[in-house]
Order: sequence, then C-alpha cells, then structure tokens
Amino acid sequence: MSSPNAEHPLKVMIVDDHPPMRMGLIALINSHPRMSVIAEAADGEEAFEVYEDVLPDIVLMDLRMPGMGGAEATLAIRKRYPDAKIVVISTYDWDEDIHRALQSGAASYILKDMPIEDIAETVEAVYKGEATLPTTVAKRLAERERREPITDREREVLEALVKGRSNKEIARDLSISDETVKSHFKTLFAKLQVRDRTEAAISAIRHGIIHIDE
Amino acid sequence: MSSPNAEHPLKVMIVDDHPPMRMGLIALINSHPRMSVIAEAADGEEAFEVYEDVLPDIVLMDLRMPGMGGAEATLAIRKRYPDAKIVVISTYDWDEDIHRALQSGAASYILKDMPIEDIAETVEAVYKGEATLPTTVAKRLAERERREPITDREREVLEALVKGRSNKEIARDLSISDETVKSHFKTLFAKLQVRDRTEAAISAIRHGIIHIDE
DNA sequence: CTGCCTCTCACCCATTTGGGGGAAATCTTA
DNA sequence: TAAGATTTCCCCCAAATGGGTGAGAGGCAG
Repeated sequence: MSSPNAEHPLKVMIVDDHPPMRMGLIALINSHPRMSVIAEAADGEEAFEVYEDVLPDIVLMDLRMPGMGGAEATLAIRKRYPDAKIVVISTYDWDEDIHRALQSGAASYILKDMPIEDIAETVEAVYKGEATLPTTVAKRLAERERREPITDREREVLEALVKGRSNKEIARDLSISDETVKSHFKTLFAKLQVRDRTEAAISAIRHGIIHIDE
Repeated sequence: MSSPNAEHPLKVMIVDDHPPMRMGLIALINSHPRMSVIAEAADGEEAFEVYEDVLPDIVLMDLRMPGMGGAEATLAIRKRYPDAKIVVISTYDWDEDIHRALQSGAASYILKDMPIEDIAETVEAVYKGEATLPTTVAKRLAERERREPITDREREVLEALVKGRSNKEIARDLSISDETVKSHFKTLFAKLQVRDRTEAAISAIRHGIIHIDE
C-alpha cells in the first residue's frame, strides 16, 4: 500500500444527515492536499450501502442520525470489513456515546466544535494507524469507567422512566412486579449517584445512556 | 438600494460555533451567484461585534451556542439595528426555540436538515422581505399556541426541577414555601399535560422550555 | 461445582409527591 | 379603579416514591 499523495489522495467518505455540515466536511477534506472525498451518505443505512460500493480508505461518520445511527453503521460496516477505518464525529461528548462508538469499532471520536485542522489531522492520523482521542473525549471516557456499569435490565427501566412511566406502568411493560422495579431504581440511584427518579432521568439523558427525541 | 448581482452580491454573515458547519454554510452561500459571505462569528457576542464592523445585508445565525446564543444575539443586534435581517438556523424544531427566535426578531427559522438549496433560497427570500417559514416549523409554532403559556415563575420552578431539586429545595432556592412549589407544579402538570414531575422535566426539555447542558 | 452477578420478589416504614379544595396579596392593564 | 392574572399560602388526604433488609432462582466463569 503506497502512502497517499497528490496523485493518489486518501479516499474519504462523509456521513452526516445535515446537508450544510456534509458540505463543510467535504470542503474541509478536499482542501487538504492528501485527501479527497469520494462519496457521501445521509444516514447509517446509506452509509453501509455506499461503503460497499466505493470502499473508501476512511469514513468520517456522524453519530446522531435519523434511522440507523453512526454507531450501528460502524458496527455493520466493520462486521463485513473488519479493517474499515471509521472516525466518528459528534456534537456531544457524552460518555455513553463515546463508549458505544468506540465499542462499535470506531478508531476515534472527535467533536464538531474542534478546529477544522484538528479534524483533518485526526482523519489522516487514523489512516496511518495512529490512535488518537482528544483529551476532552478521553477524560469523559475515563469518567465513565469510574461509574458502575448499568445492566441491560436497568437500562430498560431507565428508558421507560424517560418515557414518563410510573413504577406500576414500568412493571406492567416489563412483566415484573413493581417491587422489582423499585429494586432496580434503588441500584440505579446508587450507580448514577442521584436521589430520585427525576434526577435519574436527567442524568441518563446527559450521559447519553438514553436518547431523547426521535 | 439596488438589487444584488454578480458585481454587488448580497453580503452575508455566518454565525455558528462549529467550524465545519461554518465552513459548509460559507461554501453554500458563496456557491450562490448573488450571495457572498463577508464575515463569520463563532458565538453571540462575537456576532454582535462583527455585525457592527461589517454591517452585512443578512445574517445566517445558529441558535444553540456556548455563551450568548442566537436568540440573545438577534435581540441585541436588532435593538441597535432594528432593520437587521437575521435568519436563524437550528438543529431542532422545538417550539419554544422557534418562538424565542422569532420573538427576538429573527425573520425566519430554518433547520439544518433542510437541503442547501432551500437554505440559500430562504436567505435570499428574507432579504427581499418575503417572510418564509418551513411548514414543519410553522406547524410546531402552531402547536405551541395551543399550549397554555407558562409563566416566568413556573419556568423557574421547572428549571430547578431539571437541576434535580426536590420541592423543599426548590422552595428554599426561590424563597417560597414548599406548598407554593406544589401549587406551581399542579398548574404546570395541567399546562404541560403530564402527570408527574419526571414527565414534566422531560417535556420541558423536549419543548425547549428548559435547556439541558452547558 | 462453586462463587459471583443479575434479576426477581417481599415486607416495613418514612418521606415525598400529587389532587381536591380555597383564599389572600400583589401586579398589570384596560 | 376594577377586572384579570400571577404569586403566594393553607388544609386534608391518597398515592407514589425511596430506603433498609433479606432472600430465592438462574446464569456464567473460574
């Protein structure tokens, strides 16, 4: 594999659901001497299809998108192409988002408020196999490690909570007794270091454990 | 005032805290034959300062920014320059955000998931004095009208709630009795059409009444 | 097979929250 | 100034939530 140059630039694919952001990322990459955008997609499914078509050297992928998000798309692509290099770019530095993206096989996680030079640099660095994570992002990830891991069941309870359900309703939804729901909340309060359900809901949203909207 | 043409293009100013988005909006406007970006800013305060310096024909302004947001910046600019034409562009179509932006004097409110052609079109239309609001946005705004207006005090209570405070703590914070807090919640539940405080908190966030983060 | 973890459920009891009234004080504005 | 909205507070009572403790069933890893 020869290193990219003016004749054989690094082939980049852009994935983002916002047209102007897509335009900016394309302009950013194309203005770099050794990189060139060869494809774009507006959501996760399209990203997977287009990836197979064009087989880019690297993907610059948004995280939050309608339908299939960036983490799922990363997982899908790397399942078929384990060497795929994907840089996730997001608005938020929420620890669960970061964790999910990296778990899914993203090589890096960067933020949209970074200077465009840093974004381009990360893309090139990742292509070269240099693992880079911005300090802000790494710090958030470290914070997450310090938090006790939340189990699948607990996540389901949180999800129902954020939908506005009462203990009884959550119990019905999950086919368990409401005493069990209370029990889950007790452990959740401890893990999230909060005192009541409202705080728990907000905390879950702020950490990206549960996604509002859609 | 002569109409913009290739020699005298419409002078546009771009305000957004995300460098790649700024780059995209600039590229978008500059690729239009009758428009040209003459200045940019990364937050509300900078927007005001730069506006005074360059006096653009129109501003394309992001809503959510660290420090002074787009609505406050719009208000500040139009206080000094009542004829300033400002198009707010946002990720979210939350009714309170839309309302605040238009209340602040924005001429239109558009979304970042719109096609770039529509964005450019809106900017030009607004300059010509044609008021345009995307149907999605107009619909959200209409929904808001159907909701009973929330008072300032109630908003403060909601804000404290989203911070995770209990009734007693909210009472202490606002120097009122906790019976009064309960009273405010009673009316809030009715206005937001929810049954408990957790739902109220989520609803307040989803409508953009209270902003999480920062 | 034996811990360890998760999920499940139960009981008790204190506190918090929510729903029904009503009412005085203040502030706005027609 | 009088109507109207807002903010403040009160009472009562029912329902929901939260904290402590304990414990059985099932799964998974060493």
